[in-house]
Amino acid sequence: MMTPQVITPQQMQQILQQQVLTPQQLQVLLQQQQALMLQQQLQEFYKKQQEQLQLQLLQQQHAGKQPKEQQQVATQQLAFQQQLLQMQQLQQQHLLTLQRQGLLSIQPGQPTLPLQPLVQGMIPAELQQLWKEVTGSHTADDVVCNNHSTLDLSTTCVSSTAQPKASLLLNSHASTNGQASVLTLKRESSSHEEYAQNHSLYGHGVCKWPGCEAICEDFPSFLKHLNNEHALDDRSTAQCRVQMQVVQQLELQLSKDKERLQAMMTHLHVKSTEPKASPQPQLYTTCSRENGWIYSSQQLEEGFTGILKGLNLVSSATLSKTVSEASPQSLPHTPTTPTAPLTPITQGPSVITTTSIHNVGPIRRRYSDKYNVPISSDWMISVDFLSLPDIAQNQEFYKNAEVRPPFTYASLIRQAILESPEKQLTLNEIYNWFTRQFAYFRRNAATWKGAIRTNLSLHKCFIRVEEEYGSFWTVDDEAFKRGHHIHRGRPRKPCPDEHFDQLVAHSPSLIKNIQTSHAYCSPLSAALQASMAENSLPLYTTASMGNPALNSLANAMREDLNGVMEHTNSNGSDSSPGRSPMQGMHQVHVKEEPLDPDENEGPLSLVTTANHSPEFDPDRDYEDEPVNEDME
DNA sequence: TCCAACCTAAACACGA
DNA sequence: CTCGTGTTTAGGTTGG
Repeated sequence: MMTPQVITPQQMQQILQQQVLTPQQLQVLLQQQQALMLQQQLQEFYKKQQEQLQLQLLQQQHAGKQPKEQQQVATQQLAFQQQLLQMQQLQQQHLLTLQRQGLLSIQPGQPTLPLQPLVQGMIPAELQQLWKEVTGSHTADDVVCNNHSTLDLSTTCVSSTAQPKASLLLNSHASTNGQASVLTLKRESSSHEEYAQNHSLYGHGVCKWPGCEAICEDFPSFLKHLNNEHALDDRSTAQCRVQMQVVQQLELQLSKDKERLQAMMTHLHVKSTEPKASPQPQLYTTCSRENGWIYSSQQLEEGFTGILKGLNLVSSATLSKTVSEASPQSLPHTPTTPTAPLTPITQGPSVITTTSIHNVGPIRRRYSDKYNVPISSDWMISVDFLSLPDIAQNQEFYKNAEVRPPFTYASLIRQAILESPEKQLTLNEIYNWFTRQFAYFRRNAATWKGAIRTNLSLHKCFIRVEEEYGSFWTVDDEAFKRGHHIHRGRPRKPCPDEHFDQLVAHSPSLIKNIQTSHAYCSPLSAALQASMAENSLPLYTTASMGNPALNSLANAMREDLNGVMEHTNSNGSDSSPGRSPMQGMHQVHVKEEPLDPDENEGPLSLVTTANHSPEFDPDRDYEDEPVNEDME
């Protein structure tokens, strides 16, 4: 499962340029991004606040204050802890909300959400023991956190010698409500070293106490500075109070943004279920290739807003608000690849605004196979961006909007076939499905119909089955999932040594002819049957047609035979009109496309058969046709 | 740059 | 002859 990441403006541009997302995906992406940004803000401030608290508490404890002062410290600490608790609860509530909305996928043990409360849920006795350990004879290696961007001990700070403590901390996961546990004073003071290396109040030789920025050469001098300048006094206390107010403001902001997010989502979902008007035609300018590319000058002008408007996703006002207010402060750069190091949030803000997307360049609308998102429910599950309600919305959208669906013809044909009750469709029914499901396919019929026919022929996953009253098409879903084209890339012109390749190139139709002729109840050649029997392979019979399971079985059979099969259909019973010129051969090698290595193992099987009625194409030059060496 | 995947167009064959 | 169906090839774009 993919973990949502804040994407960079460049990535957003890329997504938009490629048109890889459906409108619903874009909606969800927007929501997700906003949610993630809020989460990161909260995380950052939570972390800072927590570290400051820890530092102060340590100072105070080491300073050896008078009892009266200790009481004061305790009071302040309690206030801080309550604040922390509130933040944690807020954070957890936020995360729960995100999870519930499907915007976040949290896997246990995955260090993607370094927001776990540090010591929450520990009982005082545990903490005292931990404190003893930490303040006792420990080494710096004990609890040094290796992760420099987070204090998430539960996931990143488990060193070999600190296992007991680490497990102790991990146990705190059980209590996530934060209600039952009462933080003790010692909770925050787990270790000096824990934050010595990556202290939030110290970085790049500068004290980061709010408003300080004093230069400290090293960490000891920083600590000295901290003890001298930021000891527990009125000023520090006041600064802490200010910081608390900052946190409170953030909470307020978070709460407001959460409400706003909820309202946005509610609004968008409600809107998306409303009848969609067709996109305004003037938003689209079809350029050089009418069916392939759609450029929109207005899209270029309006950038992001224009694109989504063009997609009829949201109203201009809503979108502008969404984009410009998604993150008033910043949209941090964060790598989307899990392997990439986490970029500090303190980098310069990169705000995605409508202005920053103006320079996206030409926007070309075209599918991208990588993001080829199926439109049916059974396919959609694996797509992270989408939730189930989006599926129907997608279909509704394309039914009414004359927008080219971002799906390949093969995907659509497969979809059409699988949606049919019998899992089989005639060509005309496939046409009708296209026009029914997609407004885009209600014009330029010659083009897309031709494309459909080409795809049916070219993709080995589509199996043509002939019946008495015509033929229909089925889909071998396993073959579809394995790969598409029979001809991978442009077929090569045969060279003298490429007889075999040429046979390969002809194999698809031959394979299909074998199946279709058999389905047509013409007697399968005895030789082929014998060969199948020898290989203990099931026959691919008419009964299997239209049955996906049997189709898969049959496909497996074909692949087990692996390539060299005989063209059994030279007696004219094959009513397939577009016959391969190979049918004129007495015996031919039929080899499947060189498949994946795992599919290409084993000896090649050669099936021979009698050729009853060779039909020779006089217009065809067979000079270069391969000669089967097994031919008599 | 190469190549796979995909799209489009067109030529061609065949049968109704 | 036309049309629908099906196959094959050529050439283009895109993205890894």
